[in-house]
Amino acid sequence: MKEERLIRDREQKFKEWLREEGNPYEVRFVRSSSTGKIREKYENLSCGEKTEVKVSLGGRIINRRRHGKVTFADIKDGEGKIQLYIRYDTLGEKKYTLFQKLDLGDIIGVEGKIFKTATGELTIEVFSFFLLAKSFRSLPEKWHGLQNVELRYRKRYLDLLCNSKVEEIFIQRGQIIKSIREFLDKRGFLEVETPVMQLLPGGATARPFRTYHNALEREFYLRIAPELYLKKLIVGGMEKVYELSKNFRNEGVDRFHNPEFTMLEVYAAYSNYEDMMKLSEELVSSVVRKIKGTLRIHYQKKEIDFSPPWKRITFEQALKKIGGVQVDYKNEKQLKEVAKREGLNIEGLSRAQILEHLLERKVSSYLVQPTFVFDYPQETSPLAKRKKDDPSLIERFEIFVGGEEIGNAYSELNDPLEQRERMGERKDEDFLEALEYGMPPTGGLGIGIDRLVMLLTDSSSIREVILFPQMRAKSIKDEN
RNA sequence: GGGCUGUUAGCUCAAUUGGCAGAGCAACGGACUCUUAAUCCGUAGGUUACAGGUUCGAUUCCUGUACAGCCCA
Repeated sequence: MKEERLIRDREQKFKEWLREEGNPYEVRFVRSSSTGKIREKYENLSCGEKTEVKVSLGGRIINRRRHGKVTFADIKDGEGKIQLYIRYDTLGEKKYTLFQKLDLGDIIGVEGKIFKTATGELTIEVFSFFLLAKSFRSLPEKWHGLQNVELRYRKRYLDLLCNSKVEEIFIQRGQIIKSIREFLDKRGFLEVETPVMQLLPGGATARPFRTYHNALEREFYLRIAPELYLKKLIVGGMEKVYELSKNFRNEGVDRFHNPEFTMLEVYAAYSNYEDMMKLSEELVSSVVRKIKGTLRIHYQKKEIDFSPPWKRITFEQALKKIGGVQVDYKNEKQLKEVAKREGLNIEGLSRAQILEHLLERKVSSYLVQPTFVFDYPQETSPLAKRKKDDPSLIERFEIFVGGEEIGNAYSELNDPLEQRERMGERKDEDFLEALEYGMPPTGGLGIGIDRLVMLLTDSSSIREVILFPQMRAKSIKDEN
């Protein structure tokens, strides 16, 4: 049936309801219970057992079975669903007929007595009910639900209503973030908030989003990372800080990338990247244990064991032993030849970018178990401290799990002179000035929260773990 | 950015080789006082994503566009 007609039918019913029962949106309805509480307390009634316990609860009608002068309906609230039993005998003709005018999807409040049917279903025998919100559109099909992936993302509320696994993912996401905070708070880290709107986008290499501040009459960037601000806090004497928030990168969208994504960054003064490895192991394994109850999980049919200590391998060894790439990466000419041979499009890429591409392409998919790849070539980050015994390398590591990178860390470069030089054209004077006041040796760590949630919820796409993933706008014509 | 696949009723899906576009759920009307994917009888609902092309005839073949999914870069 034409959608407009379905809506018009319901609008018609709503008008009748207004006339007979008044405006549902003005009804104040107080719940005395919920489906979860009722189940918890009364699930073990025996079949056919009736109680005199009166409850009021609210929910959305999701299913209905009409049998002439008796109707069963299921309502769903935030905790689950429960069956309603509506009798002509109990309600009388007027109210019983009124109940029949309700539609699937309507949100109602009911009052009734708890009992268990002969077939063993915990049920509320309704003696009064109120419409609280009309549903003018019909819900997706009750059995198959909403399958269309595009619609699931665009109309996540429908996805949540019909696909129970979806809510589970976001419950877990919330728990993961909460347990990260608990872990860091317990260790004396302070959660802080730094600017999302920045004059210079720093702390990573990525194209930023631009925006404009009218009163200040100037352009700003949405941050690609909070790093430089957090290090200013270290300069200011806040020795252990973290920020858990959105970053924005104006780049491609795929299974692992959403333009806005959630990142954890942690900084600890008087520590270095080895301390950060230990912290990463402890943080992630503690979160995994808390959420999954075990350190061995399954991700995309692979078993992953988060038990520390995790594997460690240098960048060079990883390329050589795992990726089978024999290259002296200080030799740019040779590097480019190898990269081309491996089928990489290296046009316009710096040596550092080629190296990182090689790692991603040839190595990462083999790193299923949690692994630290460490001691990166110096060019791969201007913000990391050089290794004392080999200045061509930096004290940096990345964390790989399930074949994907989920974290990045280093000993922060705190020599302002070297930092000025290494930043090159992308100098941030404000940040350099801060460093010039002196920053203690510091370890910094970033963990991609969305990727971590993917691992722990066995999701193959980042869009499954972001409530409203970014989608291309549909054309105006289609909207109407 | 490239390749492949998809888009049919509000939702979930069909449609031999190019030959009248169909079902289930939801909706509407009717029967039914312990059902639970209720059942039974009946009714209505379509610009087959959009724009072109080939053809007597296109959901089907071709081209382009939009959106999506997967793979690659």
